[in-house]
Amino acid sequence: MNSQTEENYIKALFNLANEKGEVSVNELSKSLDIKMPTVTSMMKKLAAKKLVHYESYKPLRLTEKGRREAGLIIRKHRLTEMFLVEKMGFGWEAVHEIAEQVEHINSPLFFEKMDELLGHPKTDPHGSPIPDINGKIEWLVYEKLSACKPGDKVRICAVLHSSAEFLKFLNNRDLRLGLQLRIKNVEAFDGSMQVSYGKHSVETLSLTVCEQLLVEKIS
Amino acid sequence: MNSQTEENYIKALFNLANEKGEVSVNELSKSLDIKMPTVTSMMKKLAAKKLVHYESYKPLRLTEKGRREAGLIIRKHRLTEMFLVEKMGFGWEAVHEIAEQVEHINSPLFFEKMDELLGHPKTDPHGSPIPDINGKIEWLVYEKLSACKPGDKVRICAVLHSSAEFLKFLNNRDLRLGLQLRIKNVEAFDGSMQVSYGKHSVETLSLTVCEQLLVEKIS
DNA sequence: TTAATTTGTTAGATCAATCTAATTTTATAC
DNA sequence: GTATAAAATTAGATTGATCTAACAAATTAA
Ligand SMILES: [Mn+2]
Ligand SMILES: [Mn+2]
Ligand SMILES: [Mn+2]
Ligand SMILES: [Mn+2]
Repeated sequence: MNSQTEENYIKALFNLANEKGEVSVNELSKSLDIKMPTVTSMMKKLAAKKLVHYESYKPLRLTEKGRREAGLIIRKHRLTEMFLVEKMGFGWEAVHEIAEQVEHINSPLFFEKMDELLGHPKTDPHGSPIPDINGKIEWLVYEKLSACKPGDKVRICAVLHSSAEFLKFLNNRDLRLGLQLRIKNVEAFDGSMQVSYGKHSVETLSLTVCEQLLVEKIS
Repeated sequence: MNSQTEENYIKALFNLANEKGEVSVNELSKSLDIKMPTVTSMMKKLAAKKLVHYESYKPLRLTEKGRREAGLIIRKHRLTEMFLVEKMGFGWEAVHEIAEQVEHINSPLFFEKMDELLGHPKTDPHGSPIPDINGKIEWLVYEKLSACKPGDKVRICAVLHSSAEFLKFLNNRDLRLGLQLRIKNVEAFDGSMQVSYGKHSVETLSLTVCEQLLVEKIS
């Protein structure tokens, strides 16, 4: 069994690898807010457990086993978030912190029951894919709203990062997953967009916001 | 904040104090399966945090603050067990192990949501009282089935200890909380009882079993 | 009431997870 | 291509939670 601490390292490494390719000790250190020497020594320990490939001064890589373990933790995290939203009535902005703790619970039955009660969901409340029982993730390819053009009609499918502040910002504007947007205009100057949706006939979204919203075009 | 380890000591101390009055280092040590010197040093730490009264060679006692903390952990434990049974479909024999982990989650909202969804239950699936939001327990006074006499009609209200084996034994005989029993006979020789209930016209229960079942008489 | 047993404490070691300070290696800038 | 800066490692200390061995106090038995 891996400790809660080890699990958090593995998960952070997995997430960084997926968004940036190679992962340096420095990046992992910043991401976990743990000093570099501590990270180095943990990497050696995880290497001894065959969860990471570690060589001095080389980028960090998870082994196949490491990726599987990471996937299983992320599965527990995302099932929990979905359960909290769908079965317990939490808002999508409130679930990450709780899931960060619940993901470490050791009880396959507990999470399989969640999965079953939820009807085997494919994504979490933020649109991120839920890994399967073997820790495998089926990556969904969406584009950023910021990459779309005036006249496009799109559906919001996921948020790139899910900080409570950002999600509350979206709540305040009735922006949520599944919503259809029409892009009316893109400001060349700062990349901000005018969009319309639901009862909102014109709403301006900054480039920062548009880069965090993942969408798919609809015919 | 108290660590998970500290929480487990406080809870064990609380439970032992309630069933045996005074608690010795030796008993706490056995109950937690942790060696006595470790327990002694943890007691000193908890004393520094004003959670236990500690004096060398004297029995261990929780402070008022310690009892409150213990009550709050037990509240989380029992709400979790109730939630697992009522909202997730687990059997009463399967929930203790999971609750043992979930009780350490730090999220008042999470547990208040459980409480609300459950309609503010007064007891857990084993009939034990759920402490209130201040950690206070309202003790219910039941008698042991073993203290009843032939002719008595009683209702099963709680089980004294809830090991999975004992609960599965009860499952196998359709014995569950709320069930009404009629005592047909008590064997003077070994204290075993013949009882009838539901579709079971005669079932024999050993003294050991009768001492674990808490009942109330019905008119 | 002394001796034996049980209970509890002290001392000192180990392991996990963290840190700071010093050093080394790699990358970047001039 | 050296000098400077950034990144990574090594060394050594700290804290929490545990252990064993040795010793001391309290209880029980003879
Ligand atoms: Mn999350
Ligand atoms: Mn976590
Ligand atoms: Mn329990
Ligand atoms: Mn516990």
